[in-house]
Amino acid sequence: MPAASEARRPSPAAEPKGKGRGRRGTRASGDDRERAILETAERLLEERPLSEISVDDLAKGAGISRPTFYFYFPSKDAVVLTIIDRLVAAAAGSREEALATLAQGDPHAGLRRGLEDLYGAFRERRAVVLAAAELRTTNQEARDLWAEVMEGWVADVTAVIEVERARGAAPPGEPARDLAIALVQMNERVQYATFADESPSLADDRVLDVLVDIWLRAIYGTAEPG
Amino acid sequence: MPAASEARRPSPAAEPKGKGRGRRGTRASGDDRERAILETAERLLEERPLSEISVDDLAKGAGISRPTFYFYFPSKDAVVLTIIDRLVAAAAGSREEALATLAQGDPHAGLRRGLEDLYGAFRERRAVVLAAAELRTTNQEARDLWAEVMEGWVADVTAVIEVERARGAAPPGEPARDLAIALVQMNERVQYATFADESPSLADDRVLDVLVDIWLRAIYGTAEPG
DNA sequence: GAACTCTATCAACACTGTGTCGAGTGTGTC
DNA sequence: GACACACTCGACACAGTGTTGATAGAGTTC
Repeated sequence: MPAASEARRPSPAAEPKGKGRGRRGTRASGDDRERAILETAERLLEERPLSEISVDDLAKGAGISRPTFYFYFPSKDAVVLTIIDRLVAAAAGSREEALATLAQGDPHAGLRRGLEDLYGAFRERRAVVLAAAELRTTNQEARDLWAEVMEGWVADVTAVIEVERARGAAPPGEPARDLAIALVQMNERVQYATFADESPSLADDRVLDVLVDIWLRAIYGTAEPG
Repeated sequence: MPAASEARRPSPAAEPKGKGRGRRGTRASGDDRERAILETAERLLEERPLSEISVDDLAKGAGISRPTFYFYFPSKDAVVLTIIDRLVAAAAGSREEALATLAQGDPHAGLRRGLEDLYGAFRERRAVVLAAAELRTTNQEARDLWAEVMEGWVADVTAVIEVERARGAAPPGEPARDLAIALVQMNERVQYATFADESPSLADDRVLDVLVDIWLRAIYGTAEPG
């Protein structure tokens, strides 16, 4: 059985050459293939679940043989982790923005804007979100990456709740972090169900209304915070 | 690739013999092996994830060869589905009881009792819950089974919310079913995270307090319903 | 322009796991 | 004692993963 941690950076030389980690010089053909593999993976994930995509599919899609695939990535999982990294980076952008909106003024509007941005960012990459969930069940690195992301959101939400309580806008109640964990996990699950079109799931255009309603009631004790 | 639907009933004769579906007569040795396979699966699932358990492991554990395993079950997934069936049946018991408690009297206490029973039933079989989640990502039958379970809970909770609104105990708000979906999915996710000991997750003894608090606020608009 | 290096490529291999086939072996029954 | 039937497993075919080793070509370097 392979060791727990696999490198997902496709850099051919195992350790960073020299000290910097800049891109390779003029040499380009390798980068092209790398990109072709990533694009093939994203395309195939729109069509079918990760478990039904083989290394051979990725190689064929990128116009190379299976062994050549292993020159660029150590495994199929590494490809998907690279794709998830990008999603996470994009989502981090939305988060910054959302926090800023929330900080000044009306919590209802701010919260809705925040959840909206995040939902939008994920919906745009539905296939990647579903693949991430699938990978998490078998891959420790995927679990760690997702845990890090969740921790970030929980920390943000915890801070928001504490600020609102301190300024008297929100009543005291369960520990802010506990509340934040449950709310963030609810969002994850509800959004996933909608993306996967599960059997009980919210319609796409109902997700935000319902989530915002529950967040406001959980934090402020009412849907119309003062 | 195998067809979508696999039988999980281990009965050797493909179709139910005669018309009833009673157990086989005096013949016993087969049933023993079947039970041994199921017990081995449950035991191994306490030790490691489903993806790291092979058909050979199950066969060895039950003291038979791999081909013989296939005499009893069509696949590893079928074994796990049988185990999940049992969990679901046990959980259905808790649900009946919980609804009864809820029907007469204090919603706070009733709701807490209900969520408590369910949480307890699942925590007792943590390993099976985790295996079910893993299986759901690759197995359509597992998805269908789980969807059915979720639909049942959502229907119950929807009914409770509607009754509470009709009798004026709960204020109007988002459609009852939408609210129910989000709350039930929140519970699933929060409980899973705690069972899996994920990085942001609620401590075992915090789960119920936090979930009940959010449910009450979401349904009644306050944590102290009248 | 011969030797040397470094990226890139793939046929062939070794291995793990799944599921099937067909040839058994024992036990009970008519 | 022969027929059926439940049960068992060695041997096979197949799909997928990851590795090895040989090689091709492009770009220095002297």
